[in-house]
Amino acid sequence: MRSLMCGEVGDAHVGEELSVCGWVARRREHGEHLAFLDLRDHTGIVQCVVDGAADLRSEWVVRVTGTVRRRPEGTVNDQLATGTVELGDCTVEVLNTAEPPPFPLDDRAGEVDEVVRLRHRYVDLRREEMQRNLRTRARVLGSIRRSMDDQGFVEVETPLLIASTPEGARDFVVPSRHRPGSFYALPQSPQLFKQLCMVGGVDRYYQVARCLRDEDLRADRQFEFTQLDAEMSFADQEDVLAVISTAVDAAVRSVRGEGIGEVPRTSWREAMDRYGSDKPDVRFGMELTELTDLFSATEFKAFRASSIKGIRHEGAAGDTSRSRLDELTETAVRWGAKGLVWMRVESADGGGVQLVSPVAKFMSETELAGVAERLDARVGDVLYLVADEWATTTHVLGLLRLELGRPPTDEGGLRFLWVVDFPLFESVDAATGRPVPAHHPFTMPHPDDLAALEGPASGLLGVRSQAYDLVLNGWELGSGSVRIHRRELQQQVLDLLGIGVEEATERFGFLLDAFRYGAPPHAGFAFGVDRLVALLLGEDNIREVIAFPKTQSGTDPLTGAPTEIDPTQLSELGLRSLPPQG
RNA sequence: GGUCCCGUGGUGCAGCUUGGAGUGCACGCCGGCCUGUCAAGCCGGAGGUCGCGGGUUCAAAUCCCGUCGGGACCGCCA
Repeated sequence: MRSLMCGEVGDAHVGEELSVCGWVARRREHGEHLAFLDLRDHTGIVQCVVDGAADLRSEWVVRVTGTVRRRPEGTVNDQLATGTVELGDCTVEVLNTAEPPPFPLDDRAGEVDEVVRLRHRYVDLRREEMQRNLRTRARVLGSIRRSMDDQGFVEVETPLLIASTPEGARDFVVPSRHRPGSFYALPQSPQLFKQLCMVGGVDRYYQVARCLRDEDLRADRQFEFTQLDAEMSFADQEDVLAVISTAVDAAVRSVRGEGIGEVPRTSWREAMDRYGSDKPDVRFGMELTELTDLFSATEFKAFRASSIKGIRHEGAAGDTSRSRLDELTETAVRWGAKGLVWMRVESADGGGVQLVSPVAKFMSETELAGVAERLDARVGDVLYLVADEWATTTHVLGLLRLELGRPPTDEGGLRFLWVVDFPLFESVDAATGRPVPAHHPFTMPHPDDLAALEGPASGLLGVRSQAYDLVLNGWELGSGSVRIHRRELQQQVLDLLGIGVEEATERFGFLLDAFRYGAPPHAGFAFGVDRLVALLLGEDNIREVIAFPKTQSGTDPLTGAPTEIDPTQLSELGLRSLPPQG
């Protein structure tokens, strides 16, 4: 039907008669004698010259046959890849007519209401940007698969209909027709199955896995997303980090032409201390500065806190109005802080700097001088200080740092970071006194901290795990851990978590059973492909790299999902709808 | 569960603060003219439940309340 793609027509084809197919991107008619037709397919646009009148409209599907010729002097279009040539003496065959598109398909489409784009996604996908995104995604997936294959991993598919395990995210659930009242869950990840693969001697497993979590959506979160999921036997943390680095390097290389180099590492504790986040965006500074010791004997009651830190917003005083500062203070309180101390840095009478703040009068000269020195305060800066418990101080200042300083998604390059030595337990449940796992209950504790597991509960929060995250520009790309493979240690951790034998048996007894039959030491990882592709493309929203995504409220404007289902379908499943709760 | 922002012909916006006739701009669409354009140009035209409901008012796109849809974020996401 066609001899060449639109974007491929070039000087090499001058003189050849050929046919191209595509959509009418634009037409410029000059009366009954001449018309220019821009024909588009996914490779690009080529100009076709039609002598005589032709009734052609936007987005009609046509086949054009003509002779490639150089454009007359002065009419070359250097904005167009095919701009030195055109297809002349064209005959046009209309393969299909089309209604006018519901929104412009050129680069103005970026400003169109996203719901309109999603409702007509089949048209939206025709756009150059969406074609680029889809094809880049495919290239990334291909290079990841090749890399994993090359590293001796075998792709194994695991079930989509699995048993629900109550911990972790909320499950999507599928009712069973054969056993009314019983449900399958859709996997949040293939976690347990890949560990079973290790017991099964697969040695090195991977899967490009769809994962489903029924949690609230965000710019970087959809209900369903794609992960590279991997697990390897007889391997430790270093082995996993090397394998994943290699796969990510291959993916980045396939898009950017250059790899990721050596990925720097930081401990979880250091990440929290310096950036107030376990997924720090290290494209910019504004690090959290430790100030606690400066206020050890302070008269300022609000600063008698266990953790005081500050950040410096360089040169921001001129752009930061009082109302903006009040707004930031309110925001900080909403984030959990008791308050936010701000200080403008002005020049002092006798030279040097002076910190101007409503609370400056409660602080001693020494304290103010200490703050200015620690934060390297310069005239024109604004300083922000939070005093609270360590977790709150770091959390609030970490969010404030992002709010004030974070560069746009497509700036600052790709800054990968391994965050290692996560704590084994995230907190202690106030009601039960039990520790809450930070990762999942199969995570191997750090070998140096095993003794603390036996010690008093107060020491548990200090226990590190062999869990690690890969972070890119402040997005958590993925995480993994060395797994516990011995029953005794697993039992010990489950005991600490307050998961009794009975409950453990009920929830994941099959895994514990499997571990009786010769589980090798193993470790694994998973990272989000949607997020990686989005960041590689400079998109700040993963919907842009998903062909048919859902809105923030979980609906699909194209298909109308989710929809009600037929009552007979319900009864077949043994289900009945409750009236909406009011 | 919460905070904030948005909703006006097919698309993008202005109008809203300070209520006075569906007013305006750009694109698109339809028709006409036009033989080298390229987001073609020129002329003419059509196209509206100002998201929806209620309230205030002589009068509501505009003010108030509610609601729906969308977005960003906090919580949540082992």
